[in-house]
Amino acid sequence: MLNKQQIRFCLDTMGEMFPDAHCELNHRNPFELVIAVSLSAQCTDVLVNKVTATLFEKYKTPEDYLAVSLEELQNDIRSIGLYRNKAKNIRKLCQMLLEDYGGILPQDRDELTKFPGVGRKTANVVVSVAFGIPAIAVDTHVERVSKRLGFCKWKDSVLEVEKTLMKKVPKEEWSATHHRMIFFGRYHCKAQNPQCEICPLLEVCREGKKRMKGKDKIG
DNA sequence: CTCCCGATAT
DNA sequence: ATATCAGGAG
Repeated sequence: MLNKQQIRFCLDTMGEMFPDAHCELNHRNPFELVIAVSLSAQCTDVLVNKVTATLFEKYKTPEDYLAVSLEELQNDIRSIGLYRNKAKNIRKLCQMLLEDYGGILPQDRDELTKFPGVGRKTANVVVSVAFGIPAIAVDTHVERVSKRLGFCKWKDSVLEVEKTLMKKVPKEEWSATHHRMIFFGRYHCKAQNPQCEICPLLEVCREGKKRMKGKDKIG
């Protein structure tokens, strides 16, 4: 497990590697963001943006999503995958938004998780990106990076990873940290082919050093 | 834990 | 062919 100063070094370095880390899901308002993030489950941002480019022209309000059949909405998001659950969730979300929230998306993490298809991670993204509330959304990249570097234990749950990060990182840096770790995981510390050979964090990375040792025999 | 699921990279 | 992708619900 890395100490607080080692974690600080890692996060600062990630910031230098990806100074423009940001939310890569295209959206124009909080409503579009919560739709985009719920669509992004087990799917790449690139593909979500490809779909929402046309989706957000066709559907601009909660009423618009409720005006078509479930099959039509399924068809409009089919290429995303998991489209049956996602279409059903979006309809229910729109219905709840109109009936229980006056069409206004609540700016509270725990309130947002009451919507179907919106779990803790999605809610954290929405409050952080749309409303500027400090939060650390732990997605597949943040979890992988945290565990490889040794920010937390290998067996920690995503909630435990989030708690650890919140404890080790100042609150005003939560959102920036979250995006830095996503970019670091997505473009450098990748799931399949991590760039350990050119990684500036190799000296503190337990998993990276382990991987490098295994390659000594080859080359 | 399993299921949902198409697109893309490896 | 298989792994992975800004997960969530039952």
